[in-house]
Amino acid sequence: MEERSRRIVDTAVELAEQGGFEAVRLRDVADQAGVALGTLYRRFRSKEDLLVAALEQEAEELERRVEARPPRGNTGAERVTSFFASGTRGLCRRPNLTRAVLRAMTSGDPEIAGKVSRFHDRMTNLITRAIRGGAGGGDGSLTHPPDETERTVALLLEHVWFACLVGWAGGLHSQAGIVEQMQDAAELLITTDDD
Amino acid sequence: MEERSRRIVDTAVELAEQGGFEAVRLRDVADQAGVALGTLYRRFRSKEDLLVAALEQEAEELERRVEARPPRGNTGAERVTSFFASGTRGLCRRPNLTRAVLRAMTSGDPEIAGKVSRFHDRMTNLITRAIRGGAGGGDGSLTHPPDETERTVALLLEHVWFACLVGWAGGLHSQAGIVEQMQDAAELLITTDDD
DNA sequence: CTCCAAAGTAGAACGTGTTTCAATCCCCGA
DNA sequence: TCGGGGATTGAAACACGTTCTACTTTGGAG
Repeated sequence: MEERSRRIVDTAVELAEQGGFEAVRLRDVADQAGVALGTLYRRFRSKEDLLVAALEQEAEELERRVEARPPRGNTGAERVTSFFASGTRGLCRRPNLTRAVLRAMTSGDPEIAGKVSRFHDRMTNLITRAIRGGAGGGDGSLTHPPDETERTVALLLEHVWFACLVGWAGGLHSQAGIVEQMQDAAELLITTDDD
Repeated sequence: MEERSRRIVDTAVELAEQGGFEAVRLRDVADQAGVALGTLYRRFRSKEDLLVAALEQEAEELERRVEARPPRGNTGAERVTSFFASGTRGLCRRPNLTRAVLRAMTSGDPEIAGKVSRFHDRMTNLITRAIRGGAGGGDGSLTHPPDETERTVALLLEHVWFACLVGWAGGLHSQAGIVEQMQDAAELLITTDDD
């Protein structure tokens, strides 16, 4: 990403960390990033678009972390649980930012959804790797593409995680609650390979 | 709900059906409902609050439908799949309304989330009834409260459904895609009772 | 019936996302 | 070096959610 765009996104992240979605006032973002409002709009179609760009940065960060310390555990379910636990921990560390990004993700705009979809693909890969237990490529790629069942399970886990996070964003449950639910889901969805 | 409030909600639903979230302009809602803007705001805290009130109406409708024609099938998984299939069909019949309500549900406002939470409880009951296969009370109540496992499974199914719907709202997948994913989830999560 | 508090009304006002526009700047090819 | 075209800027304008205000209506207690 170009220098100017990055500065804009970074500023947005900073403001979102402090006060969530509403605190990201685009006039302020532009000011603090040292650009005109029009420039911001030349590079990002909307507030949601801007925050989804932040999501992309976060995804890269998550991939790096997973790469550095792959989830541990003796079974697929254990590794997946561990993966979601650390992912959840990462998100809950900056609750306002996470809430802001979640809200942007759920705007329902197809333009946005397309970018969210690419995020989902990355997550699917990470989850699949956690289930398999291998290392995979540094960019989140897999040694071989997921088969039908793997895709299904990974997608379901992702969905559960997403829904949990949305509930958490509204104050419906705690970080620990999310982790528990992901553990339940992992245990129910991932059959240790002996059938 | 009082007559005036109902008229406001009905107007909002009408506008949402036509043009989704953005088409629900509160000035228009007030006009078409024949009340002043201030009155609308006396009864609903925000646009999201108004749309969540619509959600409540929809939930009641869904409960009535389920009561009239309980989901059929020989196993819990089949009945749950059928339940979600008809629920999904109902929602996809008015895509703009559904999108609008989904967006309201994901606003992240705790005030809103509380009301959404009550919706979730109702859904959990309906799902549990579908798994069990019995009739239950006409109001969606159960003959006996769900045990731990039932709650977990119902919650997970709900989460998957919700996430699917959000994806659908953004154009990421089709109605059929949702139904398939719910079937996958049901088959993986609900063990026919022989363990 | 009278009176009052609560509810309703019309309309202005404010904040913020988004668009538009004229003027200016900057870089790159000729 | 010069010229041109796209990017940037600053500022205004617009739309819509939300709030506020001053005034009117209404319905029930005394």
